[in-house]
Amino acid sequence: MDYQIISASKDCKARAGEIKTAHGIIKTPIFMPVGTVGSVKGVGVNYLSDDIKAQIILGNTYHLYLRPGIKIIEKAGGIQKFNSWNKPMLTDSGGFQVYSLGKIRKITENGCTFQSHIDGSRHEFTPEKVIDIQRKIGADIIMAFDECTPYPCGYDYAKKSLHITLQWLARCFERFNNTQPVYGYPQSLFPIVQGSVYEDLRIHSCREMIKYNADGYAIGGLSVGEPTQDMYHIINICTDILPTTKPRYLMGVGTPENILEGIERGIDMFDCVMPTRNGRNAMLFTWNGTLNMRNKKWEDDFSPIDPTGTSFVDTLYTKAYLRHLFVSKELLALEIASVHNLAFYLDLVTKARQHIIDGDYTSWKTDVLRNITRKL
RNA sequence: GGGGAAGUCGCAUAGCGGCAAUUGCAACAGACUGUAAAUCUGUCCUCUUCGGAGUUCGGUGGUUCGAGUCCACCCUUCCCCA
Repeated sequence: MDYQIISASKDCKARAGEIKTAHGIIKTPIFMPVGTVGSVKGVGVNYLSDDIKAQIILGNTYHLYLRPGIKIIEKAGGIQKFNSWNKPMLTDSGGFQVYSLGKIRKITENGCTFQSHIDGSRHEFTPEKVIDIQRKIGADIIMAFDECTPYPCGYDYAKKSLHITLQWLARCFERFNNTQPVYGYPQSLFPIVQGSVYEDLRIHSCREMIKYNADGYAIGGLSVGEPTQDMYHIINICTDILPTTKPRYLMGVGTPENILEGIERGIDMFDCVMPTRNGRNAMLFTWNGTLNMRNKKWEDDFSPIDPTGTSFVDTLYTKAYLRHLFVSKELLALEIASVHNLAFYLDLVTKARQHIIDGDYTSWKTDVLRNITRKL
């Protein structure tokens, strides 16, 4: 994997770049739609590539391991053969499930045991196993196994958890460096910075991670409920230390506002369930603000869903019709909203990139934020 | 004409002497950040300074400290037999 900076802002840490992977080039900053089980919920790969213009999507190690199971993915010839998305992919390690499945998992010295949320069966994830699985899934970018700490998180726990994450990281790289890709194209392993909201832990975490000279670095454990300003502060601390020559990935973030603020602080890659999940729950993101499509006020509004949107759904369908679909619980509503939101997110980062190149990112961002944070 | 059943907050339901009254749907609003989420939460008779206050269970009377619940009559539906 290769990363090149095309253009860097003079008045902030934003940069426009290109990541070259075996499955294609990713222009950064980028938003990566989340496709947990190998599918971006409600959105076909044709829409993803042609309409939304997604460049890379996510998969999840834990979910794919449970279902369909790694054997099936291996038999298919890797995840991109399996899901017919023959563009770059990234798999998360299951570290987020250590957090989100907190009630049905247990962290051990060796790794983490989970009780399957599907059938209750017990499974153990170790750093080695997570690397082996991600080798077999075959994403271009794979993630280190970490613990995403909750918020609030006491200092002592955050420190202890970071210690475990760092130990796991060493084991991940050990395994990664001693194994080969299964499908003939290279994979990159990204470490994940942890340390909750504590400056010294984050600094320590970054310094330990850069020793591995990874192809890219992720910042995890944010947007889990901490005040937004704390998140921005921690991002700043991390991007001051992480090498500028490598892509930085802010995991699980976020709102359009979070993304623009993240870009300003030197983040290149984002992923978040928000555009798809909130879309399925009738919330639309637009350049003029957010709207709840279930609200009665759209009942007889026959204007386009989003006249400024880039997706075909934006001008093809009206607000009144989309509201009708949501109220009627029609599946098409979920598809339209997901496609629209993802197209907006990709449009957002595409425009951000252009303004970084044009050299007016911060002023553009300030203007944009005034509008997109409104509630319509 | 004879016999039977039933009327509860938009609809459907629960209720069997202590009830502003169950549940579901509908309606209306809100939440959602590396997806256990096409999910979840709240409101849903009226007014409210959110402490409460005022009117309710087809109608009118009655029994009772107290009635959606018991009694009488009336009104209205539905079913069965002619």
